[in-house]
Amino acid sequence: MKIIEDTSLLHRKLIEYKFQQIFGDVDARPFSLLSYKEGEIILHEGVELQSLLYLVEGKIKATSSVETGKSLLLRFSRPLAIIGDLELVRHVPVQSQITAVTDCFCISLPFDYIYNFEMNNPLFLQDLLKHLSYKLQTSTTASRVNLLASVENRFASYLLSITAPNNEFGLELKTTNISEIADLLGTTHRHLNRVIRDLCERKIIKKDRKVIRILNEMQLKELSQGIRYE
Amino acid sequence: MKIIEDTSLLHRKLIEYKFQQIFGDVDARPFSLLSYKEGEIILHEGVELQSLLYLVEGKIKATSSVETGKSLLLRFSRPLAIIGDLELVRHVPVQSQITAVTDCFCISLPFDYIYNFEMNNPLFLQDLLKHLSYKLQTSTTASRVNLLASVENRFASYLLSITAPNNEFGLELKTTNISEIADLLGTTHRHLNRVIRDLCERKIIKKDRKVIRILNEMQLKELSQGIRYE
DNA sequence: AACGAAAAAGGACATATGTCCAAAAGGAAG
DNA sequence: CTTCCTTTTGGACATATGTCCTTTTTCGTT
Repeated sequence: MKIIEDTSLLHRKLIEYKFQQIFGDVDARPFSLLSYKEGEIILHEGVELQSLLYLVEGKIKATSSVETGKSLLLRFSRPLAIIGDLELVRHVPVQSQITAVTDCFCISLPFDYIYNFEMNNPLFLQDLLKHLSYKLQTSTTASRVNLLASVENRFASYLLSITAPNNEFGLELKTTNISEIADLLGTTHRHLNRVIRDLCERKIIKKDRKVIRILNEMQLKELSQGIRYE
Repeated sequence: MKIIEDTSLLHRKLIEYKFQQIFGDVDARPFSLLSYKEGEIILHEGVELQSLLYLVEGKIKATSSVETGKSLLLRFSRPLAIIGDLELVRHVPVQSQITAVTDCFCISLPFDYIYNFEMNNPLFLQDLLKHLSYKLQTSTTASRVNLLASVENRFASYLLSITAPNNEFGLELKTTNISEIADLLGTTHRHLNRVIRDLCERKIIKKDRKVIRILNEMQLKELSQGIRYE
């Protein structure tokens, strides 16, 4: 994480996402601009959060881990997303790990400031409500579908969520690590391998070395059954 | 559903749950008191909701159904719970079916009134935030655990959630219908039967006719692995 | 009590997924 | 090029769960 002192960039982002509609005079508020590198962990589970974060550029993923060390994918998010809303309201430690999937910028606003000056601001509270209820809605859908969806279904969704939609070679991604993806999907690397081989045989994806390429996006979408991790 | 004209009961409930702390002069607000019979469906999925409901007595369950007709258990709730918060904020149809598990009383407050007079009331908004974030937190936990928990684990949790904690014969319940429970847990009646037989053989529960009795609550709790549907 | 429909239980087999481990493939260092 | 270590892949088998269908039980009605 790096604190960016570039006031003009901060300003542009505040304007782009219409912060003044919620906060009024944005110059009088203690906003900071933070940058995170691809792959960097933005929030570790269990720590006490001090600031609310607004994702204003890049893509993040939220995961939740279990005792066994496994972690499960909860969702991907893009701007404008709020990180730490639940923690702000419930006064609990960070509930899910947030990782930068691409390089990211976040605007932070200290909890202290919020507790003192924004908890009576209806526009701010309404905005939080919108984001929280959206998360609840998607989480409910995911929860329901996950119980019925196979690893193949979930992997298809994962692929569609993770791949850059603007890739000239067709959709492709560098697999970080099969085991890690398996964990995210709540399965084992052994089984994920089986699924991948099967999808390759069916010409839906192609795998060379560490690169997976999507050959048939149509079929992949069917497999994903409308499950969306974002 | 029956509208209860008993003003004094309504008043007692408003006081018991400290509505005046949020709404000020409760007499000036269009609250109504509604009663639902055990087993009655309080909200059907997909309908447009007109009022926010506060559960002030009884126990409800929230389920979410899929195309196939199956429905999955999301959670049980007791007073003071809010029904319709997500729908109020997101302006969407009812997202999950709400069923009265026991006889229930709800206090209703029309959306129209809320949109006109309460959306700038910070106390009201903060209260909504608390309930929504609580639901999000539990939903996230459930989502995570569900992916890792077996039907046996989930059934154990279900039993603990559904049984009256104050039963002198030890915990017991009349099974409504094995198939229905199976649906709620996202499995088949065939498999649930296997699980039940297995638990009986291990002397953890006992089944006569349509009554399941918990013999070893301790072991059942271990099996439930801290999953809670409430 | 006898009968028949509906609900519940369970047998047989199929599929999805997990566990354990060994073989194969890369890749860094000498 | 060889060696050694790590990562990836996959074989063999076990377990959880699903599907289909038959048998058994329950329960209302005659």
